[in-house]
Amino acid sequence: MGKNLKLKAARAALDMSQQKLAEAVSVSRQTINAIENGDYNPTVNLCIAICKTLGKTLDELFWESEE
Amino acid sequence: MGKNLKLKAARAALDMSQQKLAEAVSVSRQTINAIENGDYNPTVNLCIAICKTLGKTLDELFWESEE
DNA sequence: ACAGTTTGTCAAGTATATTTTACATATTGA
DNA sequence: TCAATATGTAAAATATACTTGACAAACTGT
Repeated sequence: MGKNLKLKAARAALDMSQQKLAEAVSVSRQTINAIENGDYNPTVNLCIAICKTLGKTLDELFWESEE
Repeated sequence: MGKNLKLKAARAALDMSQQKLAEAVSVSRQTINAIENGDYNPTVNLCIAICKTLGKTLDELFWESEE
């Protein structure tokens, strides 16, 4: 499925660990890790929560990144 | 969870039935119906497929529409 | 008034997103 | 050199997205 490097970059730009992002959106660290590594296909509500936490939109982080 | 009226409107603008949209993105009609009625929370890959079929982006159809 | 299509919904099953626990490795700072 | 933090990964369990089949109500065109 391809890694989500845009997500990884947006998180890094805020100096935020996978752990912290996971806590901020109330999922496990493994879930964030799996999304970044393209291991699966998150729900749109989780994507929205991630975007809001990182100050980005769906199009910026999740458009053209999956298949 | 609130209805997704933007999706319903985008589909109507193309004069496309729930059935046809479902076939185009390879899910059941009930799944499209449930998404429009806010009965659940689709995966982002399904959202992307719907957007591409309807000529819209994620931000246009799924941003600020869920919670 | 009737046939065909569209939509809403429900119940039972299957596929998969997500959790929990756990372990290994790499990196950073004291 | 050591402790702490960050990341990658795996297996078993749970929650929920999605399917299939089915029925009813609303709308459309004839």
